[in-house]
Order: sequence, then C-alpha cells, then structure tokens
Amino acid sequence: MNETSHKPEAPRTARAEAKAERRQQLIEATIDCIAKFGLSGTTMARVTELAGVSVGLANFHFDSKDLLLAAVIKHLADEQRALWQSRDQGPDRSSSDLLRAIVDSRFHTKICARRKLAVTLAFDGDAGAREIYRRVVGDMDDERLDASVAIITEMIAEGGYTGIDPVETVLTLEAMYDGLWLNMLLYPGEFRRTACRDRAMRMIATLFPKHFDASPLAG
Amino acid sequence: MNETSHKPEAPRTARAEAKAERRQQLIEATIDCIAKFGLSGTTMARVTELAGVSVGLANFHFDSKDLLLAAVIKHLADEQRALWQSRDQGPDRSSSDLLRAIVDSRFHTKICARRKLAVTLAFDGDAGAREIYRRVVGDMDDERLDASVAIITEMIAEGGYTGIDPVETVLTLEAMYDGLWLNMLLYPGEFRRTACRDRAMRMIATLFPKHFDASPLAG
DNA sequence: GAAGTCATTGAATGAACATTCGATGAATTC
DNA sequence: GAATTCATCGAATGTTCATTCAATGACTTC
Repeated sequence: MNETSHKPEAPRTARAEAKAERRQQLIEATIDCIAKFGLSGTTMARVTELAGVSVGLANFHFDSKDLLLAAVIKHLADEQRALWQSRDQGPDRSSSDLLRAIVDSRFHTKICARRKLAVTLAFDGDAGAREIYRRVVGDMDDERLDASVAIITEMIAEGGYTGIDPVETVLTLEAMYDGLWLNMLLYPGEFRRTACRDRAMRMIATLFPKHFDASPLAG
Repeated sequence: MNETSHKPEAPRTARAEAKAERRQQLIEATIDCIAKFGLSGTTMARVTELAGVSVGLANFHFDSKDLLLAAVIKHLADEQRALWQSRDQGPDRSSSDLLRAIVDSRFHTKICARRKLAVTLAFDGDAGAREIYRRVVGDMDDERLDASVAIITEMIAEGGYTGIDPVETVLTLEAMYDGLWLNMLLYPGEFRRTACRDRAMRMIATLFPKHFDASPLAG
C-alpha cells in the first residue's frame, strides 16, 4: 500500500505477500520431499500433502512439476550466492582471509542442512534433472571458481610457491568440497559439518603453509 | 555338459549360459538407461526397449524393478571389488606403492566410464535408492577404508610425519576421490580421468613428501 | 458495496507405469 | 521321439502420476 518501489518482487498487497509465502511454502515442501523420498519418489501429490494444500494449487503457482523443481534449484542457488557474496570483502582482507571465507560459506550451517544437501546432490546425480540444474546453477559455479583462482594466484605470488597451477589447485579443492558434501549426506555420523570444514582448511593449510600458521596435518 | 563343478554359478547347459547372458544384457541396458535418463526416468519399458526384449522378460529374470536395480549395483560393486583386490599385493610392495594402487583402481578406465559413474552417483544422490545401495556396497567401502588406514599408518611410521591422524586423512582423501568422480560426471570436458588420478596423487604427494619423490604441486 | 480479480479446492482425465499371465515354441530330459 | 521344463512374448490389469477445470469464496478495486 504505502510502497511505490520499482522492484517487481516487492509485494504491494496482502494478496501478493500471501502468494509469495505460498510459493515459498511449496518450495520448502518440495525440498523435504526430495530429501525424504528422492527425486524419483517426489510426486505432486506427496509435495502438496507435505505442504497441506491441494494438488491443484501447486500447478496454479508453478504451472508444472518441472518449473516447480526449477524454482527449488533457483531458491537453493540464490541462498548460496547470497551467502557467498555477503562474505566480508573489505580492501584490507588478506588473500588467506578471502579463501577462508569461501570455505566458510561452502560449509555454512544453512547450506549444509541435510535436507538441502540431499536436494543439491539429487540433482547432481540425476541425468534428467542435470540439465535444468546446470542452467540455473552454472553461472554461480563459474563466478566462484574465478574468484578462487584469483585469490590463489595472489597467494602464490605472495608466498613464492613454485610449480603450483592455480586453476588446477582450485579444481582439486572444489572437488574436495563436493566430496565432503557427498560424504556428509551419505555418512552423517562420521562427517559432521564443522569437521569437514576443518578438514578442508587443513588441506589448504598443508598446500599453503606460509599463509596458514600451523599446518595441523603435518606439524 | 562336461562340467561337474560344485559352483552354482557355473553354467552347465546352453540354456543356463544363455540365461546368464540375458541377465547381463539387461543389467547393461539398465546402466545405459540410468545414465541417459536418470534414475527417475528409468522405467521397465525403456530398459527393455534398450535391451531389445519384451517387458515381461525383465520381470521373468529379476522378479521386480527393485531387484533389477539391486542387481545393477551388485554388478558394479563386484567389478570394483575385483579390480581393487587384483592389485599387486606382493610382500615386497612398499606402502607408497600400495596407496598408489588404491588410487589407480579408483580411477581405472573401467570404473570411470561415464555410464558407470552416472549410475553410482545416481544411487548416491537418490534418497529412496540409497538404502538398497548401502546394503550392497557398504561392506566394500569399509574394507577399502581399513586397508587405506593401515597403509597410511605405516607411511606415517616410516616417514616420521607428526600430527597426522590416519583415519582423518583417509576420510579426506576418500572425499576427494568422490568429489573428483562427481566432477568427471558433471564436467567431462574439464575433468578427464587421468588428470583426476594425477590430481589425487599430487595431493597425496604433497601430504607425504618423503614417500613421493617430486611434489609437483609445491615444487 | 458492487464488480471484478484472484487463490483454492477436489474431482475428472488420460497417459505412463510395474507387474501378471496365458500362449507359444524351443531346449532338455528320459 | 515323447514329455517336460524353460524362455519369451505382448496384451491385459490395476495403480499412480501430472495436469486440467468448473466451482467457490475471499480479497481488491472503484
């Protein structure tokens, strides 16, 4: 009512607000459904039952199951992007601080919630859904990769490490993060969030001993 | 006919042999189907169409879709186990050789074929299928983990590395292998099998410089 | 407060699904 | 070579799925 913003996403009326909430509610229900039953066990009936609404409503809000799934991915990707970009980027931050911030955002509580890991990896693992997934998430992955490469390039220059290829190193590290995610999902008992984050940092410290005081894995 | 073996799996008649081949053929078709359409897009109709047989036949040989999928997992697991156990374990092999053999078997051509990676990770990613998967594969994972821990424990003793926890290190390395698998599947262009194997070895060399001559990442 | 728009329902629709089964002919046994 | 067991087919069955739609009432606009 009192809002005259140009932003299209700003809800102006009570109805628009309720609509956004409904969409959100359905997205959350879909996340829970995928986490519990897998992508192959996720049906409109189950999703809407979890959300406590009728089957028709989901199609009213998202037009089709595919678009609902795309909205779920987008929601997760937006959350990750927001978390990653909100990291402190002040001009006085050292390269090692920046790298640590990337690791921290990768292993943030919000991101590593079991239900969300389950969804992310479900899309990674399903050939059919992978296409939708990559369209929505690909850009962010590239952004983050570029940022990591820049940071590591700087660290190499600072530390005088020789024989290290920045791109190569970043790809290996990203693979390790992904692998830790997978293991958190598969073996939640042995792979706790903070332990995984520390594991990743320890590996980094071993690679760049001059940037990270103690190298707990090797000393 | 001429065979009087006690082994139940030894085909005695032409019929039994043909039956085993049919089963194998259906398993291969299922692998291709999962790789192409994902677990959620894998139907009995599609599988049997790929195999060029009727729908009824798959149920005749495997009783149900679930049992067919279990047979697929078992087939893949057996292949991995065979490859891993066939590594040279002569008494004169050094600890570093043994560790290298484990990495080699993890990144063997047969294992890293795209269609097989797709299946393995599809089961990892699907909440519903994960249960079947773990029942079949869990044991082998544990075996391999224990073997790795033993090797690394020996390497630590030999090299006098301090502050390294063997279990911790093995879990991190296994996570890295898994992550590299995932990336081979997701980005086959950037992540080639041999490059990934080398990446893993380079990381290991960095951790255990006394056991692996050059440490190509850091020197 | 009247007119119009929007959110919601649940039953209806038709496609796709896993599984069953009788029929058929080929391989095996005696 | 007759009897029997087995592998294969494809149509039939009953279920579950995503999607549609007419009906309803609540909210918004004027």
